[in-house]
Amino acid sequence: MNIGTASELSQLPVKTIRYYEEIGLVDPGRTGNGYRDFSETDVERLKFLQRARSLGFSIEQCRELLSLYEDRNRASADVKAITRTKIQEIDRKIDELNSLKRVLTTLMEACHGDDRPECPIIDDLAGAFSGKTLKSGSDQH
Amino acid sequence: MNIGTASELSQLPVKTIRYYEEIGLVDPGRTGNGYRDFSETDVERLKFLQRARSLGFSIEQCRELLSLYEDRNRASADVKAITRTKIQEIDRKIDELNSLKRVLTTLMEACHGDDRPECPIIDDLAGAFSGKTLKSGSDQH
DNA sequence: CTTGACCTTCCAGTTACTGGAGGCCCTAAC
DNA sequence: GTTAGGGCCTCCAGTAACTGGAAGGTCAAG
Repeated sequence: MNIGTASELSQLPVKTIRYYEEIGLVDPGRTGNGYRDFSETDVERLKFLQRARSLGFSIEQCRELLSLYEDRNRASADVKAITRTKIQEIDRKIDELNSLKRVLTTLMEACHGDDRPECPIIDDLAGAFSGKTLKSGSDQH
Repeated sequence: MNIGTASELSQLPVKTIRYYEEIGLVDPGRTGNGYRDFSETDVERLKFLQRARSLGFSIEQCRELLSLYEDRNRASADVKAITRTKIQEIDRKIDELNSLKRVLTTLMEACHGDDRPECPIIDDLAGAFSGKTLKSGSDQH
């Protein structure tokens, strides 16, 4: 089948599929006119990739998962290890974002948010400890 | 002062500072030998950028915040609006990551994680509904 | 005078695509 | 027969925000 059909079936953009071919994640055949020719198996791979990517696995992790997917004898422990790593990554990111949010929320609550120029958010970005700005900084110390 | 000193004071890598100059976020002078020459004001800008970036603001948001920072007459409401947008972005990302984590955790809990080849994680990636793999897919339907 | 640290520019690579130009192929309608 | 339209092809460039490295100039110490 043509790339357009594969795209619909796998829910991956045409461009992305071509990119995946370029980096060796799929290897469709070619027909006489040079068009890519996707088999059912190719489409399965693409669907697998679509799902794995949407679950936040990186391309390299997908490559690894794909080879495990195709290894009839692989241990489920291997897959579980990659997944565990991924969950830890996610946890780390969530923690980071939460602490970011805490800081920003605190700043926002302290900010009156009106027409006045005083702003605790800017003050914090500028160094927090003093109210100096770029323009008044040099004459204040 | 030289870029190395500015780097230490601002806690930004030398490469990053050069990059920030390239994209117009700082504009240090030059000394006779062609070396960049950072003023106190330049370093304040760099510190501001360091802090804002570490709080997750994008370069473009930093540019905006920086101009607000230097506008003595800007309303704190403007800064608050950018911050609010940022917090919303963060919330969205946290939600995404949490739902990702839920899926992966469920899959991991269902996975026995031993030497056997059966693996619910792979099965899910492959389409969940059937236990077929790329290699057995075609002979199973 | 040489060593080594520090500075310079420029080019390439990272991640995972996305957009566009220029051009071939195929089908269907006139 | 030919023309219009889509779909397909490749190649190049750009995204965000740096990071690494090569090749080479500058400066202070020993």
